[in-house]
Amino acid sequence: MKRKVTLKQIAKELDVSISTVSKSLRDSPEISEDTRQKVQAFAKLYNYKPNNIALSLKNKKTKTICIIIPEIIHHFFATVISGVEHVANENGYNVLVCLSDESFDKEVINMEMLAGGSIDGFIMSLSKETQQKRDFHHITEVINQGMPVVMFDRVTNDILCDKVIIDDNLAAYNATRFFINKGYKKIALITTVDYVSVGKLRTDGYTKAMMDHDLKVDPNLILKIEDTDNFDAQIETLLRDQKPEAIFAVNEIFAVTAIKIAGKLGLQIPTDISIIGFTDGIISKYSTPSISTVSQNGVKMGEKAAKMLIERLENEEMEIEEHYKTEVIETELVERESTH
Amino acid sequence: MKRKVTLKQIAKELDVSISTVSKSLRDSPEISEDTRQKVQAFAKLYNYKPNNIALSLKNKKTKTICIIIPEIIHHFFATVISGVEHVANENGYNVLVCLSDESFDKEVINMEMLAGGSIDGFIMSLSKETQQKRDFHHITEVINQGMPVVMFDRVTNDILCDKVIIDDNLAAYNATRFFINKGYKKIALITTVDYVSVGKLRTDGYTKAMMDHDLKVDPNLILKIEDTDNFDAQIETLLRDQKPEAIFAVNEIFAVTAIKIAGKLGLQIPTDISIIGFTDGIISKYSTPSISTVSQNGVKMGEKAAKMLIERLENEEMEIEEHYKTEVIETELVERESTH
DNA sequence: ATACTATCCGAAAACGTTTTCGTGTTGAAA
DNA sequence: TTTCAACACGAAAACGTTTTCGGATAGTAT
Repeated sequence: MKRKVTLKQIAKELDVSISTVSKSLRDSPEISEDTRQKVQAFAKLYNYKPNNIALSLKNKKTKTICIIIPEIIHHFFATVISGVEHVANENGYNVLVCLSDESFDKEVINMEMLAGGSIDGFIMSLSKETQQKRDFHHITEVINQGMPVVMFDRVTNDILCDKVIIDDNLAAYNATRFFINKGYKKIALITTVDYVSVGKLRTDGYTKAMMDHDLKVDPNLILKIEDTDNFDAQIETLLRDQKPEAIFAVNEIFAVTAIKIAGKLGLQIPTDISIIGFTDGIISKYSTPSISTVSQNGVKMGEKAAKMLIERLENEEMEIEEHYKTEVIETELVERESTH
Repeated sequence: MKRKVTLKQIAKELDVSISTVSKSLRDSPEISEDTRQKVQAFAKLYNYKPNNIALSLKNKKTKTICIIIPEIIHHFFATVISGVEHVANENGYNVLVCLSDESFDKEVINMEMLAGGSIDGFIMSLSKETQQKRDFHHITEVINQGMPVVMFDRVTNDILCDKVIIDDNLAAYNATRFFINKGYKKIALITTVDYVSVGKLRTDGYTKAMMDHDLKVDPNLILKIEDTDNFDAQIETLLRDQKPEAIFAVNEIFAVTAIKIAGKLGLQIPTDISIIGFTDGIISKYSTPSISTVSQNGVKMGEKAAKMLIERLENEEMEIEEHYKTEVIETELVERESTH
């Protein structure tokens, strides 16, 4: 087992200075053909690789970006990581993944830890708890230190920085209007509590679509789910008591659960009831029946976020501090078997 | 925007030496109560945080581990990351995620890049291409440099290192026997090509179970899928021509696709045909009907792998080089609606 | 012989820490 | 008054690089 070899060791072996070794390896014209060959051969033999940490320290750049997400097991977030990773790799960056587990504290700890020079910038989506507390001091602090941050999906207006989002409001509006155009009047909404930013926006879009088409917004048709672990009973009650003609669910899990329960109640899909979900995940695609859904291209979001971050990193000081952009990724209603 | 403050700057402001500042912040008894307070107050005011890179260089430890996986959008791998992340965080480590995209080259590039001091150790699952080529030089090289590697799930006997696996063979054996005990004779297998190690092992388990119970292994009932993007037609042919009573699929996607096609052919599940999948993912759970499956606890695998790696890192040289362990994570047959 | 230029190489600083060792000051003991 | 210990702090090395600058040698032109 040969330990890692350094410039110093090579220099000593070959009886030249460290500078000479370094220059030889970088093909500097200062060095004679002779020594250059000698050094390079030796380096190759001992499999020399420059120490990235030393380089980072010298260059004040780590070539590493960090993505902080609430949960990795959500397919959407996994696709975002995938997009980030590809763009990052293409540009010579590595990706550090941190999970907040929807916890404010973990988010803070992660950021403070990494802000200590370990990485060049952040890409993040807020945890539920952070959105609820509306405490963003850890993020402003990082930004004030001159470290760029790009937020995606779950963002906040309280922070000035680059952002990548979809137009949640419009997407929900369009999905709702799709039902309205089919002639449905009793359109139910299964959504999250309001402090989850995207849930709120989607709820607003639904409400606006109903009002714009002179349909009354019936609170009995709107189910706001708090506990994401145990909500089957609530959905069942909604379906049985209200008998909606259509359901718009703000995520995949709600949608697929609604389908299961509809089946249990003996309802035919989409004959008796139509369903549209949100987030084009793997469940919607493979569900039986497959679920029509507002597709939210996670890969594209990740790619865009990474591009924005890297651009800011490479152009550094030259940019004026402000000039923050918010990119909106297009959504699309993917029609499958749960609607007609 | 205040840039990051360093020991040197604090020292200059307070007109003391760098050493004094460093010692004050670490509560060294060498420093008088007076200056200690002064320095600490100043440091707090300017929000001083030690530079992790400098520390890494000094300590020759980065407190970062890297996990290399073929694809992040596979739910199983996402759960593994989740497990790794938790254990790593508990022990003060960060997690770098690299995707090989099932490509040998990307795997090599990632490893060589990171081996240059950026991280302390690897956790990895081999890409398909690497398994096919059986070229592991990049891994041996890293190990020879003294950097610990823990392999999980897709492993190889050609490399000596710590490993975390499930008993794929036994799990497949048990699943097949489950069918046999129900009295089925025509049990089909939907699997991958043989160079994917886990696919091979599961195929072997199926074969052994059949033979042990005096059932003939009919090649017509075994479908080996190469192209994972386009296999619906093959499954349909299998179902229609062979009319199996039960199907064992080596992953979720194969299982759920079989279910869809069975439905299309008018077969009732599990009355006309029973199905068992592999990998306890989100699809199996939410599919209609939900799919019985061999559960492969990704979180547990990730946690175990991280623990093994960190243990090796902390105990370092003191350990003898060999003494590599292979941990087997238990699997379990989760019965759902696709069997009875 | 002198001056100048190329050519080749080494010393040292810098990045931000921690830590060892040395040193100056003070007070008390001899 | 001398000696010694305790105390408080600073200098410098070390981690592994890159890069600037200066210096030595040799060769060429005057």
